[in-house]
Amino acid sequence: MPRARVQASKENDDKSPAPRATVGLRDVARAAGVSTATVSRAINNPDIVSADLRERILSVIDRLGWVPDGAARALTTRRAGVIGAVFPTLSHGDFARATNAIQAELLTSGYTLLLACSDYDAEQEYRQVRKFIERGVDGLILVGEAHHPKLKEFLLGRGVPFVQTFVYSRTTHGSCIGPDNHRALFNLTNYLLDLGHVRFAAIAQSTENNDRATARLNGLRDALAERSLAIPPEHFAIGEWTIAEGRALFRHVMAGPSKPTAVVCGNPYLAAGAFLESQAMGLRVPHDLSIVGYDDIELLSELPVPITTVRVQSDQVGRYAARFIVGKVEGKPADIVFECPAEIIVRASSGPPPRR
Amino acid sequence: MPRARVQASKENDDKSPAPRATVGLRDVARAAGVSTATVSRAINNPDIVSADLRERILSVIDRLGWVPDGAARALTTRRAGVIGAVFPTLSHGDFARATNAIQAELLTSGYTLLLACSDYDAEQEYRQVRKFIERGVDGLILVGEAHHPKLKEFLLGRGVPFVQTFVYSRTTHGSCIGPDNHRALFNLTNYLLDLGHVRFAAIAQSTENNDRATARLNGLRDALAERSLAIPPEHFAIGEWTIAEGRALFRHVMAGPSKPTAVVCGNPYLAAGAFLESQAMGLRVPHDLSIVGYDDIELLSELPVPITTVRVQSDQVGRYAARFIVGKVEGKPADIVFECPAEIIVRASSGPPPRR
DNA sequence: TTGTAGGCGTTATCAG
DNA sequence: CTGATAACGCCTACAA
Repeated sequence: MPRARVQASKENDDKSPAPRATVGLRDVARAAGVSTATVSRAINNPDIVSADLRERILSVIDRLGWVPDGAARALTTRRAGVIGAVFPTLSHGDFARATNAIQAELLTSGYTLLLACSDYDAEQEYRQVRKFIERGVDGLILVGEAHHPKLKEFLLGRGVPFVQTFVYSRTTHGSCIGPDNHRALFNLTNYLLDLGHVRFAAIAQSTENNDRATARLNGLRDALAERSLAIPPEHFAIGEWTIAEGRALFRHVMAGPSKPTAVVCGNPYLAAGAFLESQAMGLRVPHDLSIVGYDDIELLSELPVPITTVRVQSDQVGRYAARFIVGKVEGKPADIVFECPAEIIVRASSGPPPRR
Repeated sequence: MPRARVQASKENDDKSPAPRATVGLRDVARAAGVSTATVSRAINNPDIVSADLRERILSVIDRLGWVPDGAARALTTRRAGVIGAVFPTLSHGDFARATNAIQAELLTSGYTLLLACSDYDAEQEYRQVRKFIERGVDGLILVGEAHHPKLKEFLLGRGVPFVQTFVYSRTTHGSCIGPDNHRALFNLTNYLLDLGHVRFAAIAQSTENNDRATARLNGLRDALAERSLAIPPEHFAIGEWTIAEGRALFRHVMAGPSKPTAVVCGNPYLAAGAFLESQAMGLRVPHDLSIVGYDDIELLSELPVPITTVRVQSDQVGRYAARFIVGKVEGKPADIVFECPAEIIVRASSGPPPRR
């Protein structure tokens, strides 16, 4: 099917081409009796158009219901007004909160959010990023500092700015915004050590393709190692992000003859599960054992025994990341490495170990 | 600053324009010794290009690291490969789950997801939708059936397909996918009525700008009305989506001299809060009173007394919505009205009212 | 301050 | 099966 315009120029010979399906800038211009350039200026640079013209144009736009075509604009402008974010998943609370914050922040700057998931897979993250670049995103928000080997090269090569979130590392290449995961668990562990604990258990999500979880686990191990302690294999369990899993793993690490006095959980759902199972088993927290989590969701503070945890303000991470990437897109040159606080929230679930 | 191309054509007189910053289709074509049309076909319609040419082109693309420009493609194609979704919020579990599912589903069809929030505000929803249209989305996923008065007209006028999710209504204009909110609570209430309850309390989120919550509340009221019952004002409380609020409101509705025997909660967080507070108050659930929720998050089944609730598979809603909208974009004409099951999950938190 | 005209990077028509 | 070329809708350097 030939395009409407072509068809038209074959049938009538000169002006008044057959009406196109959708109104465009030219239609507005014609209706307002000005040039397309003036219409364009009236919306992108209102100040340099005389007041009456501007007004007339605006009213015509409104009457015709014209909506500028982003693709065409992006093509000439080389800017789409879109920021992409690739998260490992969207169903975990922290990323959902960050997404919310990013969205809100971008809104105030006139950008929109393109969203994708990597499912904790570097390959897929890379693929998503490539697709985003094709879509013309102006900047990217990523999670973590471990990516596909080609990723950074690709981004750098095309000059697309990006931030890495939920990590803080002085050694990484590029900007990052987030907590120091290693230090967070290092400090949390020292808090427990200072309380007198020596027998630790850990229940955590998989560290595969998750540099943040890996860093936290290392923080835990390093703190223990400094006091010549370690977690025995039977007190170490890996699972998913669910309460049910927390229950099962808690039962598992409590099954042996030697019981831990402190159980460190890698995320708030595991922590809640561990706690609920401890109650079901008739244990008294923190008298019989301490349970601590990571990340502060509301549930942890509302359980019958509120759970000690590490608070990372995921919305702050998101907000700052969005703000930074917009700044970068609009010309601010500097990279930044911003550390978000990872605060230990001490609640009733942690205390000295039981005397034997 | 004049563009590279312009500059070039002033300095050299004929071919070999100054190298552009980014490689384009023409560069690939030149390097492969074919026309741009052939390169275009090689990637969009590989079958109609001879095998050896195709292979040569592909290798050149790879070598030059060319990434097609989505804006340019969208401009000629009139299709962006992008679906927009506007949710009231992203931090509630159900929308987060739906987002996740939508994203995953779109991925398999080669589309990407543009995401925005309306903050439960019709005006803002409308604004976001307009922005999405400017960005060139091919289809839209909305929530609910109550929108800005101009919204549907706008969408219909531009021929942009959309689905309304989390609602099921035969009377609405357009497609919708979701549970029948009214019937869900109607049934749940009847379940409690059949158990023998007559004194009800309700704890719910605000129904302002939330047609789903409104429908559910009406379902509850209608079921009661059929048995000539109603919820007295002192047993009705409105709050947010938090456990803490659930606690406070539970305490509130239990404060008067006449206690309810069944507390119906509008969302799972309120339900969890109500339950936790009931425990703190020393009440026995379901012996002293029944507590039921809406929406099934994992927590409800893991509490010491698992909570009866209504299960809506939010990911199913998302997946189907995505699938439908993609179909529509690609030419399937029919509208649909798909009802997702809203299943009552009976757990230990509900039982007969106490005998007096 | 406003108009003219060319180009942004692809796709698609039409001829070879 | 392949190549030349005109759109796609808007922006902007340049001229008036």
